[in-house]
Amino acid sequence: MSNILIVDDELKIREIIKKYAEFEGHTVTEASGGLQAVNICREREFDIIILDIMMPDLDGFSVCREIRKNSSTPVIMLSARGEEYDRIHGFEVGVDDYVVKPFSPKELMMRIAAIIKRSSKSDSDMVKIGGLCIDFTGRMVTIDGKNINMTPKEYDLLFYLVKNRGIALTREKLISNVWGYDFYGDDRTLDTHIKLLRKNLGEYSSNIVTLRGVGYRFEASANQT
Amino acid sequence: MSNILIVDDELKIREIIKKYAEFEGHTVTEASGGLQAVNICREREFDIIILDIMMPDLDGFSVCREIRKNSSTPVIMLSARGEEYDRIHGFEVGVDDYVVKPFSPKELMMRIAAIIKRSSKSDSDMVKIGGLCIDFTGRMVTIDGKNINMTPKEYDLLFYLVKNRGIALTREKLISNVWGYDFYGDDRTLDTHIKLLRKNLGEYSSNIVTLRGVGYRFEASANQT
DNA sequence: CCCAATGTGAATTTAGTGTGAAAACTCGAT
DNA sequence: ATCGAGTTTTCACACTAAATTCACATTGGG
Repeated sequence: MSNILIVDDELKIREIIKKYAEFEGHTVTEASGGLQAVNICREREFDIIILDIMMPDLDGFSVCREIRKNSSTPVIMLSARGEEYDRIHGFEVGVDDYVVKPFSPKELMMRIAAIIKRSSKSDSDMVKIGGLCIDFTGRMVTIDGKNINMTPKEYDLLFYLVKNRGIALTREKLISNVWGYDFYGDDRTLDTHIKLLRKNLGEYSSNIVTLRGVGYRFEASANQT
Repeated sequence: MSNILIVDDELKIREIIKKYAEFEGHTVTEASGGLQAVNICREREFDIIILDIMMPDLDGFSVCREIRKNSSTPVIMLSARGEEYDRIHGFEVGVDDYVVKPFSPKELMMRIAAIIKRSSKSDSDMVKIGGLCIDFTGRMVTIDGKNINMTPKEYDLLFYLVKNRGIALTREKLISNVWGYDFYGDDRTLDTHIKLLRKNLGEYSSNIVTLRGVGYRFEASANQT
């Protein structure tokens, strides 16, 4: 269902959360410390991050602040009882929710479900792949909330690729659907636009997979380079 | 953005809400008890009131009932876990929403935003984007309170753009909706009116985004130049 | 290693939009 | 009727972003 990152120095806590989360159908990645968490987040996107406050190397707030620099992934903080005051620090780093330890795993799962539900907007026609978001009604593309400037052809090409994500598309099919069946032009035109599109997609450029001798396929899932 | 009254006997809860709310741009007033809240409400109006149920002097329901005697300000109740029964009670006194403690600050903020949006929508037919305000009933446009003189066509065009803000509008769609389906005129007519409209919108001119090869889109959010 | 397929940068061409000025139209006041 | 201020439309042209081409580099499979 969702990709969850659990960050806690206590193995037992991680195991409990992992067990429950996997039971709910989520995919879990673990980090035993703050620094490790920051490094993992630089490499890949998660749908939700569960973050302990008290950790020996780097505390939860610092981790959250670091993550927020290039991602808006929801964060749930785990605080030990009595650390009430810490809640106040959360606002400036953009914490989404708190759960006080010792917590009920079921409650945590419910909060995860609530956050996932609210972050997946269903009011307009759009596709999200990690931090990449294609809004069809607005003809708009954003990466981690930042607007990406797309030329008409780039957008049309991306649109067709994404609409048929996970499916192998021949060059002929792409050309006739994006340019029109009557397009007669250079062979390199498609490559060039794929190139431009990849450049624009930045970290998501590798989601456009080249199928040698065939064409291209848009990878449906977020990439974990 | 809005004036919020927070009523809770716990200082920490008030502090958390205040921090988050001020971060969102709201102005916050605090009351540490029910009686104080009632007194403050007699003196001034708020856009929204966040009200704890359990308070030593006067409980949330009584406060709400008292406030409702001469105001229809939206109220969000904070209830402790397990106080399910109170929900039913709440509807009788005119509560707008509930948040169960311990709550997610972000969720509370979203509910505040939802209520503000809802109440501002119903009482007057207007759209605000930053300092730009389009009053449909009055057919009036203001920027930072200053009246903007609009020619009929300019207004009609802006009206259609704003009504469909966030949506990519083709030139054809714009033409047929603003001029009429049977308009047969120069290609440059639309551009010219977009030009005039942009000139009139001043700092908000960039909210009309050109979608090359397609048309235009009105950006829903305020721009930060 | 070879070769066909794909990637790339730069140059060129094309197409779409912005703009100013002038013409044409509207409509109320004289 | 006529005027005239304000408004709308047209048009020629400027501008520039975008599409395409092409020569050459790179890659990956047999």
